[in-house]
Amino acid sequence: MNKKREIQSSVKDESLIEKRRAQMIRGAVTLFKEKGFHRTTTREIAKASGFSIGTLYEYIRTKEDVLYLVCDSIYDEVHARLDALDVDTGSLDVLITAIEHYYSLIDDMQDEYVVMYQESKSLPKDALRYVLDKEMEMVSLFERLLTECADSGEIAMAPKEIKLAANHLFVQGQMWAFRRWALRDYTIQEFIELQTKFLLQGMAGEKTTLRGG
Amino acid sequence: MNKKREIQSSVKDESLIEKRRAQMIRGAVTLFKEKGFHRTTTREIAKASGFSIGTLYEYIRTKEDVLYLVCDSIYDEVHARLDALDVDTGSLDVLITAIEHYYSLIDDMQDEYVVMYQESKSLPKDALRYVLDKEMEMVSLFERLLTECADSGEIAMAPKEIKLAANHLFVQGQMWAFRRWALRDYTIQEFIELQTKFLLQGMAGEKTTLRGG
Amino acid sequence: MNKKREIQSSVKDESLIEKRRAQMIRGAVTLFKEKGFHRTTTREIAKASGFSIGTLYEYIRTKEDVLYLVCDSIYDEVHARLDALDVDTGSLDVLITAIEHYYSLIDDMQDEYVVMYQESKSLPKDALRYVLDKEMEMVSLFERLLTECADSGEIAMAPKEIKLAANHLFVQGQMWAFRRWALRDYTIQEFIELQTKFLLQGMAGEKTTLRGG
Amino acid sequence: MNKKREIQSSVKDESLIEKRRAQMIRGAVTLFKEKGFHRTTTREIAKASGFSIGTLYEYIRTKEDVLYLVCDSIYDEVHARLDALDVDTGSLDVLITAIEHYYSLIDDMQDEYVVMYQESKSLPKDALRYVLDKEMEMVSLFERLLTECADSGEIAMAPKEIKLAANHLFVQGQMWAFRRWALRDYTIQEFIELQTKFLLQGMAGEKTTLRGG
DNA sequence: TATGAATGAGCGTTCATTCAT
DNA sequence: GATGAATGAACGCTCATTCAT
Repeated sequence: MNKKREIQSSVKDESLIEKRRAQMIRGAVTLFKEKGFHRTTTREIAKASGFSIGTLYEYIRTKEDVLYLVCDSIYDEVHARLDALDVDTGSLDVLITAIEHYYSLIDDMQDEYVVMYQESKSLPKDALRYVLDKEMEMVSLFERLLTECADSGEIAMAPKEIKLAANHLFVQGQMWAFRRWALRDYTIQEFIELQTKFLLQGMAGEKTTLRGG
Repeated sequence: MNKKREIQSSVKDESLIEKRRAQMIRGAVTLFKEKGFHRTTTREIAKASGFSIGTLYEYIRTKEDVLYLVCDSIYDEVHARLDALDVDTGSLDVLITAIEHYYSLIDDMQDEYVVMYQESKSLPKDALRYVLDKEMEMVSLFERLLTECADSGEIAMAPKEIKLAANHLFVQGQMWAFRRWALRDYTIQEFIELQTKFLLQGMAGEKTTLRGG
Repeated sequence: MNKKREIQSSVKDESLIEKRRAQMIRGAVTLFKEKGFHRTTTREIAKASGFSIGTLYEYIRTKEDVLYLVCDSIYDEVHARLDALDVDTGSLDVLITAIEHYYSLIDDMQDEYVVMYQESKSLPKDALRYVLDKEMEMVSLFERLLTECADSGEIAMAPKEIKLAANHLFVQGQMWAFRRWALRDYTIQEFIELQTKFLLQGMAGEKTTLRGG
Repeated sequence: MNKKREIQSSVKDESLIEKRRAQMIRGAVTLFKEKGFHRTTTREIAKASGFSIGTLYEYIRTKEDVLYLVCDSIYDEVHARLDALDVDTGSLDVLITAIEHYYSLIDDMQDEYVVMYQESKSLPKDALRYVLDKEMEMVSLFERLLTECADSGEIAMAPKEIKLAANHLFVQGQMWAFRRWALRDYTIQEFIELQTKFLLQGMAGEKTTLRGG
């Protein structure tokens, strides 16, 4: 797995770094959400963070570092909340719970989530790779749970269906964050229920062999 | 429905405008795909279009106009191809065909599609609304087809399920354009088949009243 | 010999480039002389050149390019004026004339000369090498003339003395430019005469073998 | 003579001031040599000196103070070594010894010497004057020795020749420090011998009256 | 109609200096 | 006395846009 990138800071006090970066992330997310990464200036980020432009640059080296920090902090949160789940042995129940937790999490962090996926393309190459890796981890988790359900006979899906379904689940999460305006009639609970229902019904059929198998 | 926005041009000859703008769109899509809207300069667009920066500004007023032109031309193409379908009376067959056409179309215009959804947030307010309207039209088409199937009893779905499913179909299209790297094992044919299968199976159950209603 | 470095310009009209760069050089020399390269801002250079900061950057890529242009133009001038001399066959007369021309030239271009040698250390690596090469050419010219005089018996100097004397002549030129304030009692004519006299008398002795030869 | 400038310090303990400034000078010379005054940051100076940026500013008021301290310490050293000479009554022997000592000293302190003459132009006005005064003292010393030799009949030089020769000797010292790369074939001993020889031969002729005297 | 030189507001970033601890 | 986090003026440079030719 890709290692977390160290963002250089000329400040030595680690706990201060953490505190200031938390301020930065909070400020930056709001701005990035509102006007995007490119239209947000470093001065605005500094101001929204509650300190001066000089201080901002004591904690990062480039503007892109801020974006990376935002993306990384989201994944830290995602992992923290998903690790709380006991996900070691996959079963239908576990899968359903995982979906529920995942979509709830996205609901809680909507802004951050949108920023991450809308702006991460502006990350420098290696930072982008790191973020993409994290995304793949997420998809893989769903894939693993589905596979284990299939292995235990709880669901009937071919491997290729599983992979697609895993991507499915992931992308529907993005949908909840990105297209809230189109889904404003739904509560997160309804959304979760319907997604789960679709998935389970979608899996109900016999395994498909593609091309009229 | 939102009216098409007029992009001002200081040139009179309509057919020339059309020709130059076509050049512009072709050049811009490549560049936007490669480096995004913000990292692409107007000079680069002019060069890729085969004329000078001065000429570029004879046919648009702002850089954002180029982006609007790109987005608009994509929708023109989408409509052209979807209108070829006889979609007046919805039925399961029509729905299935519509899905097929829609995903094939996205497959053909992958670059343009990605650009449109990745960069359209940079559009000025009213242009963005226009593009979003077009998107909603697309979703509405699926919604209408599904509703008509439900009305005729071909499928069993509650209105709220239909709406979500329509969004579903739309977003899965984006997935095919955006996440091709994660789906490189699938052909567009496989993708269409599996999506259709999931949808039909997902609809197989009885109508759900949310939250155990 | 090191090739002249091409300074990129986004302007195409060669004669315009030449004209604008001449303006730039004139403006920059004054400023560099007055406050040095580092204390001079690009905005000041633009203003002194008679155009805007944007225009400045149409004709160069970096601030260091300006310095290079200054240095290079000096050498062009030096060569133009020294090539006027018929210097093909060295003789005492030719040597004396060369010295005279060289010091006169420095006298005429005092400001430029000072700037070049005071600031050239701020040039990027390869540009610095180019300028240093030009300097060495100049020293080599003196070395050649002295050697030819020695070969023809007009002067009596060992090779090592010749080399040092060549550097001597070069450095005394710098002295005239740099230490004018200390030499304000002298006219350029006096300076030339005395330098020539010192040199000729200095060469009058027998060839020295170093260390009590 | 110009009085030594007091550099303010908020620290009281004089011996501590001396110690810290010695650290500063040592660190700064290395850095200035390597990258010049302007490209060296105060943070780097502090680090190279072995203390924090805050501490640096306890012993100076501005960055230029550091440069002044460097220049001043060099002259202290120069004077200390030249005062060891008994130079009260000038004679040819004393002159020759003075030259020898002076060039040897430059050879020993090459780095410092280069820094002083390359960067002193960045000194504030009054500090620059002080350093220039020190330089003039040096030239005057040679001038005095030459004059005394002329008075005693040991050499034949007109006053104007003497002044120029004094500058000559001074500038050749700079040459040894600045152009070592061009003189790498010579040892300091050879250099001293040749310079001395040139000078004495140059003085051998009859007194010149300028302009065809 | 087409060109491309000119413009300057505004960006990301640096760094000398201060001052609370 | 020593520290180093905080500050913000100022820098080099870019680029969307204009307009004379």
